[in-house]
Amino acid sequence: MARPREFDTDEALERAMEVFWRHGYEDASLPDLLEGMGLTRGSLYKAFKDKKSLFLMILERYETAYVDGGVTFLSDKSAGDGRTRILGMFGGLVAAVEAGDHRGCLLCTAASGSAADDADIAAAVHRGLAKLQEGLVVALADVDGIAPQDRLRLANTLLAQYIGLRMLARSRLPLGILEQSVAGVADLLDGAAALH
Amino acid sequence: MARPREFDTDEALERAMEVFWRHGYEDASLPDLLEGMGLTRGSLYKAFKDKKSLFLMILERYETAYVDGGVTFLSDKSAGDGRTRILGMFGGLVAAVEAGDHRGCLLCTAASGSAADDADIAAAVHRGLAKLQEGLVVALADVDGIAPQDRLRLANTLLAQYIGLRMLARSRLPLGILEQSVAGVADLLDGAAALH
DNA sequence: TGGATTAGAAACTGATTGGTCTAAAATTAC
DNA sequence: GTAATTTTAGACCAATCAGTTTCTAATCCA
Repeated sequence: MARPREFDTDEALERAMEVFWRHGYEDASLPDLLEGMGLTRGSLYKAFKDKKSLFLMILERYETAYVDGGVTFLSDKSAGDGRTRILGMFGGLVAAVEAGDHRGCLLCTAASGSAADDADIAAAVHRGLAKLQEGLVVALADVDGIAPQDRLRLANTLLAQYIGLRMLARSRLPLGILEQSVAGVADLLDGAAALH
Repeated sequence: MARPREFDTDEALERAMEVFWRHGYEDASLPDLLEGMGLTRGSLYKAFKDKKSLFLMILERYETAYVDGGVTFLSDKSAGDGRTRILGMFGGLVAAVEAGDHRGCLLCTAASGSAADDADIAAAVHRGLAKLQEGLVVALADVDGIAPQDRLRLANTLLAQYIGLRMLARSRLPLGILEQSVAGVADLLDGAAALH
């Protein structure tokens, strides 16, 4: 029939995710992607249609690999109580930065750029962040002293905190915020529990 | 001697700020700026050197008008105690969004884009956010029940919260976070106070 | 009025953008 | 071997980017 594809689609997507993660949607140029993925223009357009379609695939991939992974961790009772899990999530975020990872959050970066003006991209980003929000609610249900009606509000506060921190991680601004962020989140959780 | 400038420099800068505020640094094209400022290429380059120099002036202007204004409010004892002032700041942010202002924070947007890779821009952004951080510390000094050694950590948490919320304001994602954010910040402050 | 200087409009540069297309070589199934 | 399809590489496209230059017309001071 035909000559088979020489490159592995899955691996190409993985590499494309890395490029988009580092540069964001608009700042990732075609040459950036081609070099990162190790293929030529023709191959990319045949296999993935165009840049936006590729990015939507990447968003889906990121969601599956990282968002769902995070939500699973937040919901995993064997990883400790809700407080431990939430602090673990923020701790992991800080650890990544301290290990030199300044990519931040692919979803947050997409949400902050003009890519968010695109309805399809915005929908995908929204889906991912809503998942995270729900994961936080689940974890909060497993924190002592948090009233059920307070969970959503607290989850929202934590999600805003998460977004702010991941933007700071990307910016490399030496504000010393990330270093203290886990303690700050602990303040929030313990304080909310202490209020009742 | 010579023909005088027809446009008002200050007004042109004000309009340029509006353009950069809405689009961010890289996404504000020269045509965008020229149209928004109401002048031609030649005039812009003669009066403001180039795009980056113009943006640096705008950052300074934003800092003076908005950051310093915010810090003044946070420090103003006649505006109530520290808790009231901090909640007022976050409340103002939510009110702006509900009034249709989705520009977010010029500094935060600059920090999140690739403009942050430029050392001069990064320095200006850092200066502004550090001011805000310090303003929060001052306000926290005027909140009952907050220990002095906890102020910086709390200020950092609040600043991350601020950044996250302003990015969300820009994204227009219907996550329902902004609406509850003032209550979330109150949780944080009251909880921290309740812990001692 | 005349020389100096500026504004304004538009043409233009060179680089880069995302995207298309062609052509030759390679690999497969039949 | 032939037909089908994919690979590579590169030329090519129109649009856009920031930035420069050129020319004319306006305005100022002396």
